[in-house]
Amino acid sequence: MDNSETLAAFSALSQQTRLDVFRLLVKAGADGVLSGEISDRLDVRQNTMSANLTVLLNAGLVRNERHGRTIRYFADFESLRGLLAFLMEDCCNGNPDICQLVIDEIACG
Amino acid sequence: MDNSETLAAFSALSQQTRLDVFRLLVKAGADGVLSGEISDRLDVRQNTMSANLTVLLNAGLVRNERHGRTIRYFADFESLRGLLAFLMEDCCNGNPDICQLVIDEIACG
DNA sequence: TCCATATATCATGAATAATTGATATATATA
DNA sequence: TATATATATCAATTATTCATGATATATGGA
Repeated sequence: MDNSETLAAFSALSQQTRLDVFRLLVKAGADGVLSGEISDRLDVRQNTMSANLTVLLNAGLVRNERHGRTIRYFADFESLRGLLAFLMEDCCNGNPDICQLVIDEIACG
Repeated sequence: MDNSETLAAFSALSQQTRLDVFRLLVKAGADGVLSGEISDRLDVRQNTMSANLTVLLNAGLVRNERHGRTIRYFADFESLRGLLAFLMEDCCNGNPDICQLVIDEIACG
């Protein structure tokens, strides 16, 4: 994850619909969610959602798979961890404890 | 960290200068960096930097302390971990392993 | 009080992004 | 091949964001 990818990722997540989509896909995990179902669940028009999904794709935050006429979207966790690593780079200089607090917060359950 | 705070945070980080500032402050940790030094090190004009620092402050990503005529800025790690927690909410449904990979990446050293 | 330094605010023009209606493309089925 | 469904693209309008010059505020020192 380099600088411009990071900017694209944060820019993608700085809009309500796209943040909602990404969080939905994070929750869905490996199951992913069909494009149409994303539009329906978030109550966003088809073409608006399509444009927003493209932004998330270009930012590398999600990927998709076509199955016949439908397209299933997934959060890209690999990209997400690259993003967080870039943001937290060298965060431990002089004080590892601070960094650890951030890590603890996102630990599962 | 709620929805609108999260949007404000990602929006703040989606601009080059502000991303640079935040990463600089993450590296600086508890020492923080003086406002003027931030402008100098990133080669950004004073009023532009002031506006960008205000955006980061409003997003809750940084805090500051005035010492005489100078103002020292710090990354707000508490806010950062709230942001990540919001983004990763329920990420473990059905597959804790995926979440763990993300956590491992940002572990110190 | 007067001046210098450090930082913030304001107004504006330029660039970017968001939503929408209309339309196009891709796939499945009859 | 004709039709329906699922999704993407295009063009245009509106809205948002950015950097800047000018100016204001806050603090310290003479």
